[in-house]
Amino acid sequence: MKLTTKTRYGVRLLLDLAQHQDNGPIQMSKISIRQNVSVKYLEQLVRPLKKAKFVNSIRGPKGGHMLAKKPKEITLGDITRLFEGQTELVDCISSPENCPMSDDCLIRPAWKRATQALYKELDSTTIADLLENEKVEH
Amino acid sequence: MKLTTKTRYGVRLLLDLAQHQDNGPIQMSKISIRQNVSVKYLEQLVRPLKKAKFVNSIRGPKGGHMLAKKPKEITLGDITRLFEGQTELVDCISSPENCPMSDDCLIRPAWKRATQALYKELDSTTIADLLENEKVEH
DNA sequence: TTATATCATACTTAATTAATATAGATTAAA
DNA sequence: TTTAATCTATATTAATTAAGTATGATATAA
Repeated sequence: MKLTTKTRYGVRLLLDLAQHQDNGPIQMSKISIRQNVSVKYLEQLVRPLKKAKFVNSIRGPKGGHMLAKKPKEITLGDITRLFEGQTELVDCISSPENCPMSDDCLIRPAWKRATQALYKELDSTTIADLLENEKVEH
Repeated sequence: MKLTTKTRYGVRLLLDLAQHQDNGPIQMSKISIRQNVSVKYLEQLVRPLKKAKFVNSIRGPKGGHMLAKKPKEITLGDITRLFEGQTELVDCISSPENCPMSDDCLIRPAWKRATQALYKELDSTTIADLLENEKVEH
């Protein structure tokens, strides 16, 4: 019942890019220091983010990463679905064939409603929403 | 992001007891067959359920288990909190000291709201609600 | 051409989960 | 008194997943 670090760090990565989006391409080494996550692990996270078109990258010296979408167009639901292997609370919601009882299971619909309640909240929160609470520094 | 089998089977166990509560004490062996879970595993589950006063047991021959509360007084939230080690989506909600950044973390409040949305739904669903959709048999 | 940075797999380690096994002690109906 | 059943507690195993590391290839600005 807890999120993987991939999801948590993935959000941090995108939020970091959003916070520095006016500074040109952001290097992994910078994000690594600010977010306290190894460059190698960040590289693993950015790949799916690129594939899903949340991030663009530029190679070579002075290269780095940038948001490919506006912060308000990226939700926590998007990121969670991208990184969590199974997004439902129980397997039988998306794969009823895995449970012989699922057809007349009295519990399954309840787990489904709970999953939906969770994602309704996650889908309604964007990176832009998170940024709004940022303290203005210096 | 998925529930442990303990939570899932724990709900099944309670639901089974609710379905057969007019038949006197229910033996683990019966539940084991109906729910397709080993007796030994059910024994592991019933211990915390007894401790939390959801279940009463009677020893000896013709002994077994019964609900200690009414089905409408047991929620999925109760059972989930009992069996899931960590009930929050991220550790830092209940243990902010585990993350040096939690004080001014922009993301933490969002994970907290999502967790609350999930449990609001789980807390509003009782064993009695699940029973309502039961098909009348024979 | 050199240094910087991303890109792509593979591998390793650690932790957790799920379940079974073991070895009894206790209780109470028949 | 026998037997059915729960109760207690720990240990073990097997499988899976999560988390992170390692290695090296590729691209490009200077």
